Amino acid sequence: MSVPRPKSRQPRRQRTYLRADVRRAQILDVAKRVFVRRGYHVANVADICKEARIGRGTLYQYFDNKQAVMLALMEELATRVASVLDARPPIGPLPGASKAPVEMIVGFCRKRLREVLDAVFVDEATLRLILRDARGLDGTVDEVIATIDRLMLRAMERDIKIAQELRLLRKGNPRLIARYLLGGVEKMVLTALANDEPVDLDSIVEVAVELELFGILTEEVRR
Amino acid sequence: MSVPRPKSRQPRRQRTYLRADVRRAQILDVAKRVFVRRGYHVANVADICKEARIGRGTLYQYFDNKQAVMLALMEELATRVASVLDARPPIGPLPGASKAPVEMIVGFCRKRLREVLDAVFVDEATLRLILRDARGLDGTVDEVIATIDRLMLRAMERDIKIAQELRLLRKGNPRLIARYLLGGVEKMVLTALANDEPVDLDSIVEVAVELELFGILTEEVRR
Amino acid sequence: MSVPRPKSRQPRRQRTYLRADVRRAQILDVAKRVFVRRGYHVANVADICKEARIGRGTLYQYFDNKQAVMLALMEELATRVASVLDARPPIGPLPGASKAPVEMIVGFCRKRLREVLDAVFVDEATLRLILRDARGLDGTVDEVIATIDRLMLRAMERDIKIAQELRLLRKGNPRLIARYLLGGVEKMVLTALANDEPVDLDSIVEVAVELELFGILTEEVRR
Amino acid sequence: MSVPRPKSRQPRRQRTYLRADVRRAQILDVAKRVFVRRGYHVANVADICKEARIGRGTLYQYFDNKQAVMLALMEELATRVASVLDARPPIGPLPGASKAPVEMIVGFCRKRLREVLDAVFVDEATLRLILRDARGLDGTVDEVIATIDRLMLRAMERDIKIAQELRLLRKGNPRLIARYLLGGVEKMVLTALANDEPVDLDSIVEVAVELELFGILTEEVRR
DNA sequence: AATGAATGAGGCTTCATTCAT
DNA sequence: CATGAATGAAGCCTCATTCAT
Repeated sequence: MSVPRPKSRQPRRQRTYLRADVRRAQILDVAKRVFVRRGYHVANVADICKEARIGRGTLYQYFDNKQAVMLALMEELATRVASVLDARPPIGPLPGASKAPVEMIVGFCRKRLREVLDAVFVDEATLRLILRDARGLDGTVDEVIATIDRLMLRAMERDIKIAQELRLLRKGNPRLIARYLLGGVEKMVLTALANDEPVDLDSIVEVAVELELFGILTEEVRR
Repeated sequence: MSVPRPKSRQPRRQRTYLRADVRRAQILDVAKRVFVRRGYHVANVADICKEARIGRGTLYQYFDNKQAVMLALMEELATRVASVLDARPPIGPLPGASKAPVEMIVGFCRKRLREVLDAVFVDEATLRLILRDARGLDGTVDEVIATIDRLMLRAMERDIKIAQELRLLRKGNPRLIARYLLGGVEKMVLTALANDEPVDLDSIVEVAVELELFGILTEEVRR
Repeated sequence: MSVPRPKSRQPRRQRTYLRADVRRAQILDVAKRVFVRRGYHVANVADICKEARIGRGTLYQYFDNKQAVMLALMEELATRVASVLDARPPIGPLPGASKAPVEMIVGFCRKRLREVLDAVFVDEATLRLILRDARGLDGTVDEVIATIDRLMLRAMERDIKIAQELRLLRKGNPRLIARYLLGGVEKMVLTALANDEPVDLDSIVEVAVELELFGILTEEVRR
Repeated sequence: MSVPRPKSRQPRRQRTYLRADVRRAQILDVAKRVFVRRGYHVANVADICKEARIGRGTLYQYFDNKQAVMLALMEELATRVASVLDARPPIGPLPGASKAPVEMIVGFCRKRLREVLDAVFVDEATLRLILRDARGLDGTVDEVIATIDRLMLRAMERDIKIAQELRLLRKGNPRLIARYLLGGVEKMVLTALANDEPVDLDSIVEVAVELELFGILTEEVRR
């Protein structure tokens, strides 16, 4: 009575075999999207597996648990950010003469900021994750994110400090300046996302550098 | 784990009776702290009730469900923000002469920004909630938060636009400027929180206004 | 689409409310039977709850997890065993004259052994649990069982030692003798259980004491 | 947790090829140790395969399922026990004269008991398995174990009955006596194992026979 | 008005087993 | 012969919510 049918005749989606590292990468990719779409807590492992077209057990062959998936995502990012930031040449002895024209400086800052942002904002998904969803997960994940944040802030802080020594920038707490600058950029991105506007990093960087360097006061007033 | 277990006989706390509106307010107050401490998803109703020293059923006499508690929190805030912002006098015909000294302008901006911030940042708890945890809850809560954000951004945007017309501020997209300014401030607050530094709104506003108005370029370079 | 029916019209067994301690006791009682019938590992929490006519969550209001249920069962037993053993008067200065007739000694031993056994063998369920199923669960449970075993063995060992000093019993390692005696009894019980024979503690004790005291050699041979 | 995860790239152990019967024997050997160490239910197939240094599929080429492995283990044992017991000569017409000296009888019993025990207690692993872990697995395994138990008990019962007819042993239910004797021995072994004492079958048999034959009452009391 | 015992849907995770290579 | 990636049923446990007192 009520013997479980030994072979369910449902189409039972065909297994696919992938090399371990490929599968792992695929899962991470899917997980990122799912976490972004639904938020870490609301998304469930089943969602990820369904979208990755794998069984639930498969995910657990590659990650210890749900949190570990998120952690891997964040660590992957942290690694990339760190390496990108490390790769940047130090600001050094000024690109041109000591009397560089303003445009040159602006251009330089723009490039510099863009490099930092590119490291983190690989794609919209990562971005949302970092800026919103990944917060408040217990322990380790939080720390990795904090690490990424610190990496970026430190890189910017260092740049600012050097530029101050070179008398390019005014005096002021470089740490706070870095926070302010990064925050401004992030908010522009986030709001754009929230409003379903396109996220155009180029113009965002443009605005940020312009605002940051010159302020918004009119020339006549400041005199 | 955090659900109270009848195993260890607790002395069965004495009932307390409160007037309906007082009880409701008390629950909201506790809920805010709990949500902040643990994050909306991780915090559970039991936590709130335990900390509020009420039975689980009591909470449900005042709120339909967990989400409704958060929603009430956000709506309370939205209302306050809206009223504070409405109460501010329009920038109008300039407080002083058309040729106001720079200090005056700086002071005015500072006051103006501070008013906006005070509306939202009533306390650290609310602040964390708004800036981090309340994101990504399905539907209604998200909208309320988005509303608050929009309220602030619009208020700032309006100010900026007027100041531009008064030739106090340079040209530039006032919407982006508002986002940038608010983002900068928020990031300074958030980072301070994350680093367990004290959050001193006064000096944060100070830095923000200074940076925003004048930029960070040295005078000699910009010429 | 596919909205979950808000009120399932299945008979939805009527809730019953019990006082916390009563419910806890009831759950333990049911759990004991279920563990016995199916074995700890094979039995699942759902089984217990179904038989106790409670929801699955209810069990977890009284116990941290499945293992804790078993642990409680064992600790309850350990407590009872300890108190029963403690309550027994020490063997003391012999019940009768130094020249007690053999029957008296036999009777005394029988009573003494019976007391020990009664402490543990409250019912067939407990018995099976202790002798067979409760072994090999990680950690704590094992220890409690080992404790019970040790309690009994020590009680018997003490008795034997005293009786040896009183010259009632021959010399010999009292520890080993205790183990041997207890093991013999347990095996008789277990085999009876396994063969679906009735477990008659009276006659089992009878046989055990008789065998243990006199051995099985015929009188003529031993001379 | 104990399932091998492809996360940490292991060097992918070199395949080894074995003849079918050798591989089968090796798996059984490993399985026995693993079952003993962790208990049948807690041990998992992955454990066995890892320790046997084979892939998971390999095990299933030799056994239908996990239970079949345990079953094979038990059947192997049952076969050996049966053959050993069959090989023993019947007690027959007394080894010596009808008036055999006590020492002779003792020695004979000792040898006889030892033979039975040796059949089962091939090694500590088998022993633990038989006495503790193998109980309560559904169906077939239980039966095999019960069979082994019955084999031993019957062999001892037969011996006892014959010895009674030869007037070597006193009257008494030979079935119960066999159970008691075997139980005593088993308990001594088990307790030793539980206490991490060495299991010295020789002295255990010594004690058992001595106790069983002569009892523990002093000579003067029994008169 | 207040309570807290009771509930069960739903989430996470394990692991015996299958199967393409 | 051997492998190990893939699978999903099944188990444990949590927690928002209900409801009799």
